Amino acid sequence: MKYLIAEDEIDLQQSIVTYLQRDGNICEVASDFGEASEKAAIYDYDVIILDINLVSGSGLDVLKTLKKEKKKAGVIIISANNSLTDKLEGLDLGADDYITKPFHLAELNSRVNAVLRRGKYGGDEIMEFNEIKIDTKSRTAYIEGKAMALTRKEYDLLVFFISNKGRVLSKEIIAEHLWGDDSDLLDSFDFIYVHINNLRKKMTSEGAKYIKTAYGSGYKFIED
Amino acid sequence: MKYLIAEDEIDLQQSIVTYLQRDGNICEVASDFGEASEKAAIYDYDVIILDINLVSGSGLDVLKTLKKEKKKAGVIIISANNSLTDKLEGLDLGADDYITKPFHLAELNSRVNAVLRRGKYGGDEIMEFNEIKIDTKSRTAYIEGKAMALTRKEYDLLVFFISNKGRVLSKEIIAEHLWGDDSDLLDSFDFIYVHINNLRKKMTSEGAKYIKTAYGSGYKFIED
DNA sequence: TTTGATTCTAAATTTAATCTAAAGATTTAA
DNA sequence: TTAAATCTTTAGATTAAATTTAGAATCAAA
Repeated sequence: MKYLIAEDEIDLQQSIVTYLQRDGNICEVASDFGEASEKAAIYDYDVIILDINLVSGSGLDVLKTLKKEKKKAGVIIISANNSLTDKLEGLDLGADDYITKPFHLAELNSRVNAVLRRGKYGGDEIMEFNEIKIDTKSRTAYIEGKAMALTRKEYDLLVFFISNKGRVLSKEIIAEHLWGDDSDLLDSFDFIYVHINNLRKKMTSEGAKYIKTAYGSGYKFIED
Repeated sequence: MKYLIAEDEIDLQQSIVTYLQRDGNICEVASDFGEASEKAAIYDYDVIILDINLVSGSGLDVLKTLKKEKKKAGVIIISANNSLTDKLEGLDLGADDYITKPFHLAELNSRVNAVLRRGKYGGDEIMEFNEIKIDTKSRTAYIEGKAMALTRKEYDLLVFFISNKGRVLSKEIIAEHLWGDDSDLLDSFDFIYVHINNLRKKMTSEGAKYIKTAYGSGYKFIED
C-alpha cells in the first residue's frame, strides 16, 4: 500500500512512517500544505493521513483539491483538538475517518485498516487499455484475455504506466513512485531495466510495442 | 536537469554543484544578485537554488523577476535564519520549498527531487509555433502534423530555440544551456554544428528556413 | 526454519546517440 | 579579389544507454 503522510511535526511524522513501513508499505511525506496538495493531486495513494493543522494552510484545502481531482484515496484526518465543527467539516468534505491528538499508533493503524477494508480506496475499479485489462481489486492484469502472472513490482509498474500513458517517465520518476522517497538514497536505478524487461516479456512476445523506450529520457506507454 | 545555484558562499556553492553534477545534472552558478536575475530571466532552468541573503541584494527580488517573466523553474530558497516571515514571504512569492542553513546535501537533494517531481510530472505543456508543435508530456515534436524522431539533444535544442525565438543564440550560450558550465572546459563547440545540421534535416527538407544562421554570432529561430 | 518466489546486482552484449575529424562551401573583411 | 574565418556536411569512431542473462541476496509463505 502507498501512503501519504501530511504532518509537519517531524517526530510524529517519522513515527507514523516507521510504523507503516514495518509492514512493507510505501510512505511519502509532506510537511506543508503546498507539498501535500501537489503530491495528492499527482500521485495515487491508497490512504492519505492528513493533519488539518498544518502551519502553512488548512488541511481541509487539501481535501477540497482531492475532491476536485476525483482522487479516490482514503483520507484520515488528524486534529489537535476534538472540536466537533472541525470533525464534521472534515467528514463532510470526504474524509473517511478522524483521529485526535494524541493517539497511539496502534489506534491509527486500526483506522487505516478499517478504511482500507471498506474498500473505498481502490474500489472495484477495472482499468482498460486496448488489449490490456486490469482488475485492481484482485491485482490481476490480463492481456488478450489471458492473465499474465505479474509479480508485485511488475504489476505496480504496469499500473503506473497505464495511468500515465503517453508520458515519458524517467527511471528516477518510476523509482520514486514505486519505491517511495527512499529511492533518493539509491545510487543506481539500473534494476529498473530488469523490471521493464520482465514486464515486457510477460506482456506479449512483443511487449516492447507497448512500452516504448525514449532513449536518454525514459520510457513511455503507447498512447494509442 | 539544469540548475542555477545562486549562492555567494563559494564553499557551499561548490559543494552543491559537485553534489548535483555527480548525478549527471547541469549546473550554472551565480554569485550575486545581478548575475542571478539575469541568468534566471534569460535561461530556462529546472530548479533554481537561491540564497535569499546574497550580499548584493535580496534574493526575493530575483523571485519577483522570475514571476514577472513567467519562468517556471522550481525555486528552493536557502536562508541563514529560520524566521517564519522570510519563509512565508518566500513561499508567497512563488518559491516551492525552503531550507535553512546549515543543511545536509542529502536533505537539499530530496527537496530538489520533490520539486522536480511536481514540475516535470505536472507540466504537460504544449508548445506551438507555426507548423511546429511540441508535446512536452511525451517529449515529441511534430512538424506539419508528423512526428519528427528527435534524439534527446535535438529535442532539447529545439525546445531551447523555440522558447528563445527571435533571439540570436551563440554556440557558447547553446552549449552552456544544453551541456552546462562544464562546456567552458570544452576546447571546441564544433559539435554544435552537427546537432544543428541534424535537427534542420529532421525538421523539413528545408529546416534552415526555421533555424537561421547569424554568421559570426550564432543561430536564431525565426521570429514569425 | 526451510523452501520457493521475488527482487536486485553484476556483467556481457547490443543498440543508439554523440562527438571528432576532415573536406567542401559560404561569408566576411582586408 | 582573395585569404581567413566561419559554417555545412558526411562518415565513422567513441561513448553512453538500454537490453538481456544468470545468479546472489532478500523476502514471504508454509
